[in-house]
Amino acid sequence: MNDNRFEDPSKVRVVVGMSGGVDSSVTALLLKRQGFDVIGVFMKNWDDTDENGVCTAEEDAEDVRRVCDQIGIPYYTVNFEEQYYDKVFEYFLEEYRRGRTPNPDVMCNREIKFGEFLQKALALGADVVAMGHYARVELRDGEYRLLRGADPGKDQTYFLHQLDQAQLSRAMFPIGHLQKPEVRRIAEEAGLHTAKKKDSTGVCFIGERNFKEFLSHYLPAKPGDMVDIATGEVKGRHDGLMYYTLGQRQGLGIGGSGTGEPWFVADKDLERNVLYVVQGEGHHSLYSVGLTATGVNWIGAQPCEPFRCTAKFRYRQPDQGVTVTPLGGGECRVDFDQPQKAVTPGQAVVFYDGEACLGGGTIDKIRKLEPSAAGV
RNA sequence: UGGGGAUUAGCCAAGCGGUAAGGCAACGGACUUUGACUCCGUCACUCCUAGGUUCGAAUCCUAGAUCCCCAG
Repeated sequence: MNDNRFEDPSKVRVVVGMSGGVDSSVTALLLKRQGFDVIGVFMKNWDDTDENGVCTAEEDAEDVRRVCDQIGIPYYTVNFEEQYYDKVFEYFLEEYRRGRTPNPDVMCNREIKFGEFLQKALALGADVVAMGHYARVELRDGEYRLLRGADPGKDQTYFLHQLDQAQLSRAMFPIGHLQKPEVRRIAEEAGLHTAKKKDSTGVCFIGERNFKEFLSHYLPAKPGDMVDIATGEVKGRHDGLMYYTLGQRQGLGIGGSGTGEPWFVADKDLERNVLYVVQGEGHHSLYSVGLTATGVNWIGAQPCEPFRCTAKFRYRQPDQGVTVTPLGGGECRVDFDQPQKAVTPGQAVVFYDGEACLGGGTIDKIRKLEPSAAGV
């Protein structure tokens, strides 16, 4: 690994956040092999006993126990359910109440994994915490840099862009320089119990859910009209604005009319409780040319002048060329080189310079593409 | 209550005597540490109903039902 921060691993106590998956299992394994003083810790942050009485956290905790036994490291369980609810889930719900689409995992990393969890680990005598994220930390000229994971298909810096210097100085991502297949191979060769476990998806700690059904337990649904933004014609009814996100296609239930092309969510009007939809993936109302971000975090030096870089508006999106203009107060303006589809308020905009993640913020306002420039 | 046109899956819609295209929606899966997008797969033993002609009909004929248009 390329982490040159520690001269004598045996004197460094690392707490590994273990989820019960392959990535964190291999993370612990690699650290142990490198001679670090490793402790595995499983976080339980959500009571996930679902409708069927199935609790995957129980199984995950069991997997962590088995892996730690295999590797030969002690393991513990910590519970941040309350903190997770207060700092991540409340934010998550509030964003939906505002008609926006939050990214809970970005908040989870900042507030829980590298917040509560990190503090707890340090309090217990740890020097650093390690996670199974596909990302890299590099110390250069006295400044910590967050670099993309070496596997371009798995890079998770998008979710880590809110971390600051203090957090990065205490963070290790031991599998960040590996490709996913290599991680699996290492796990298999070591005979780790989690070697072939399927990757988990869905909101961190909450897991895969029927999203609509899940949200309905927490937020009141207010049905309303679904209107064609191009013609003003009412095309149907929506079940509640929070159930839809910009650019969404599935679940609209509109079919057969017009050109025969699919329909997408183009906009939301919270005041009038109207969901605007449009037909055809190329319609200009689905595109935007710029945005304003709030809560912007710069991992390195804070820029004062406009500059060019690349950005992502969603996870696993190819980088897009942009011009960033700092506005002060943690805000910035972003202008896109090319119109972008379905950039959504509440989601994160994350900036990159080559391999380095520069930071990012929350998309607050978007500037729509003008109709005259249609046909993209 | 005279004439003309229509009636194919939830919605649009091909088909014009040879044994039901396609699209949208929906559902399932893949992908994915957010929400989405995307991709793949499934989806009418039956063509408004009842008879008839034919080796064979959604396609032709007859009657009925419903809808639309033009005349009243």
